[in-house]
This record gives sequence, structure tokens and C-alpha cells, in this order.
Amino acid sequence: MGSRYRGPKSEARALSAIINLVRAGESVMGRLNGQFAGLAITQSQFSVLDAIFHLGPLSQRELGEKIFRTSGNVTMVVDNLERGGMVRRERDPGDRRRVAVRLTAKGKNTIRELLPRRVAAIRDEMAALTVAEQDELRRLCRKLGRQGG
Amino acid sequence: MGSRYRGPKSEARALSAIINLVRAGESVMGRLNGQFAGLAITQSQFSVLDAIFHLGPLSQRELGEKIFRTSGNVTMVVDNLERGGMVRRERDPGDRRRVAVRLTAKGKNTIRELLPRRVAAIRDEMAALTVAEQDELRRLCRKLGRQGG
DNA sequence: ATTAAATAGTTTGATGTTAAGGTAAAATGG
DNA sequence: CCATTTTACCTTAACATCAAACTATTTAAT
Repeated sequence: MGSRYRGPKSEARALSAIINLVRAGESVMGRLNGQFAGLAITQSQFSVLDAIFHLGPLSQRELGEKIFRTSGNVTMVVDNLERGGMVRRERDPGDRRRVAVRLTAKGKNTIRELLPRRVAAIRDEMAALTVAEQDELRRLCRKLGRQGG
Repeated sequence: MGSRYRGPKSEARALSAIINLVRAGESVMGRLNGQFAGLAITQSQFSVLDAIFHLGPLSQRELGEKIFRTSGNVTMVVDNLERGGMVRRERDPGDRRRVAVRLTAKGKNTIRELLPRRVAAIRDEMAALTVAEQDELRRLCRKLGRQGG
């Protein structure tokens, strides 16, 4: 499926599109994460705080789903957040396998402070494109991303 | 610059576009890197082999530029490739700070075997989009990527 | 020539990431 | 009730990644 021959030109075009796609993603995220330079927080940590802030306490399994990471990874990220006093682990008494990850006051303050900056940075990033272009980009990326998984 | 107000709807649009951009890049690369599962090679290692294969021996600084990584990182990736017998380091006699990274026969065979597979996988990934869409995607990603860096 | 600045590469310390395997708890099926 | 399977989390080993500090070498300035 999708493998009908299109010739070498077609391959160069596909390669170029992918390179630019990946590079754009990396460079946008790189600039966005520049926000965190100096602050004691990383991208993964931000993602976790953001998820809990918007969705309420989550188990690590749920967090892994939200941020598209393995459970082993979530363990480490939550470890580091916990050490920094941003979140608290609470064993679920009903199902003792589960751990609810919950924001502390410090974590809540941090994410509340960071969010508006992040929103502003995203707005500025995307200001390079018109509204129509942003919609088209999203449409194309969805079509691509959906593919295999 | 680029920060004239566009309202909250605009921010949701921008955020959604970025999320889909980054996710598409990650998911496409994830599927592409699935190719390497089982083989003793990683994405970074592939990038290095690919660069040397097409451009000839490069210094580590040049490699870092090509694959958008820091020099410290290149040191480790080349370490691992060298340990696997894929490349050889050769001190430049003219400028003894420099190290030329050169493919071994094994490295050459490996990349020659991997490249066609990668090209085919890329072709299949992008077959989700029409030719016109591929061009548009590339154009939009370029516009975005150029921005800050 | 001496000194200062720049460049190439390495090392270190912290974090992230996965895959694979391990432990404990819960659910399921006799 | 007991054995099996599944689930949630943790641990380990290996690699990736960056920032910052460091060594060695080259270039530039005076």
C-alpha cells in the first residue's frame, strides 16, 4: 500500500519533505525549550506538570500515555520532579499498584508561571505562518502522523 | 516581532499546529528507526555513516554541523561507531587538533546495505501525501524552521 | 617572540530514553 | 481457594544529549 512507483525524483521530494519536517519540529522545540534554560526544569518535566495541571492527578501509566514515553522513563522524570518538590507520589489505597502523581503548591506555582510564557512563545513561533497555513500544516502533519500508529 | 494580538482562538490553533508538527516528526522518525531495531545501529550512527558516505571523510566539528548535534555528542557517537568497526579516526597531520572520521570497509558495506531500505521506507511514509502536499509541507516547514536559527 | 584569543576535540555531570527483566498487586478462571 | 495472567511500577544497561569545563593546538595581535 502506498508503494506504487513514482521514480527517483519522487524519492528526492519525499526525502526533502521529511528532512524539513523533522528539522522544523526539532528547531521549533529547541527554541521553545530555550525558555527553560537556567530554570530548573526540562521539557519532559514541563510536559508532566502541564498534564497534571490540566487533567488532575494521574497515574504514571497515564502520564506515559499522555507524553508518549515508556513507563521506565516516567519513573525517572517523576523521580526528578519529586526531588525538586514539584510533585508528590501517593499510593492509591484502592489499587496499591497505582501511584497518583499530584502537584505540590510549588509545582502548581511553577506551572502557572511557565504556561503563559510558553503560550506566548508558541504564538510567536507560529506567527511565521498565516492562519490558513497553520491549518494546512496541521492537516498534513495529521495525515502523516496517523499512518503507522 | 510576530507578536501582534490574534486572540485566544489563534493560540489554540498555533498550539495544535505545533503539537501535530512535532508528533508527526517523532512518529515518522520512530517508524523509520524501527528499521534499525535488531541491527546494531542507532539513528545518530546512521546519520554519521550517511554523511561520510555522501561527503567523504569529515572532521567531528563538520559532522556535528551536519547532524545538528554538539561536539561532545559527536565524540560519543564516533566512539561507538569506532568500537563497532564502522569508522576510523585519523589525526590530521597538517592541523593536529583535527580528526578525520573515515568509513571502514565494514562501515561502507553497512551504509550501502541500509540506504536503499531507508529510501524505500521514506517513500512509503510520504505516500500518504500527494506530490503537491509534499511540496507544501516542505515549504511550510522551511518557513517555520528558518525562524530563529 | 610573547601573549591572548580562537578552534578541535574530550571529559564530566545531569537528564532523558528505550528495551528487557524483576517485583508486587490485582483480576481471572478453574 | 489456588494458579495463571495481567497490570503498574521499578531497576538496569546501554546509548543519546547538552552544557560547561578542560587540554592541546593554531592563529592573531602587539
